[in-house]
Amino acid sequence: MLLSHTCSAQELEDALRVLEGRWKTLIIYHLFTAPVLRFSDLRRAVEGISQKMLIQQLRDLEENGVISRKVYPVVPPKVEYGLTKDGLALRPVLQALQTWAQSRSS
Amino acid sequence: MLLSHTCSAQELEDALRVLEGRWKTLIIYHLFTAPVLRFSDLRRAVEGISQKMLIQQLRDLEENGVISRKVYPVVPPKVEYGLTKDGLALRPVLQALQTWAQSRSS
DNA sequence: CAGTATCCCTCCAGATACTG
DNA sequence: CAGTATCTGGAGGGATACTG
Repeated sequence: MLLSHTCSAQELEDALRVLEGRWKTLIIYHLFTAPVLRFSDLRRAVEGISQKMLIQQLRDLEENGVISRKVYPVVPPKVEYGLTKDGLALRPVLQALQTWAQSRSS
Repeated sequence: MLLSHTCSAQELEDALRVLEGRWKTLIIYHLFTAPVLRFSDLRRAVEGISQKMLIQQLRDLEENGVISRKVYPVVPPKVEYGLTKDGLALRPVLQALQTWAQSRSS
């Protein structure tokens, strides 16, 4: 028994669904390196993502309580995205992934 | 700066690609709870996966050096899957995910 | 038991154009 | 700037049948 079974496969599956897809974890990563990013900032940061995919993934993450969206009623429009408390709690996951990524690229 | 930048987004992206999809992380999870599993064991463990998807994901993971495949030349056939050293190195990732999954389900 | 081989189809990613 | 709307091809993935 290498992992505790206090967490069921079902719980893990639910958590994985929140992060599923090619983009979500990368978006979260960039929100860790800079705590607040505007839509256009994210487009530049997440290389290769289309406008449509970005807004779609952002909406998903927001719905799942991982990121927050703050709209400033100004012209031109200004919207800032940041991590929620739940999103910030993902830091150990991202750090573990980084460590793994480095260990296998060497 | 909340995460170290010794790891580029590119490295992270490569690592994420290895784990991408609905099934791979779950397969790895089950190989952590039981260090060695046969094909039919995995089919039972990973609920809802089809034979085709299972073999496809297993091949992907094997190609990326995360799992190993051992064939016993017996009748009926016997094939065992397990984690490689690289796969075992994913334990902190899985553990962090578990912790997160539990914290948000509560 | 542990796969292959097909057929089929949905749905999502990507490109493009447009808007408040 | 921060989106929405629409079209499209192709991958993802299910069902079924077959095999060493």
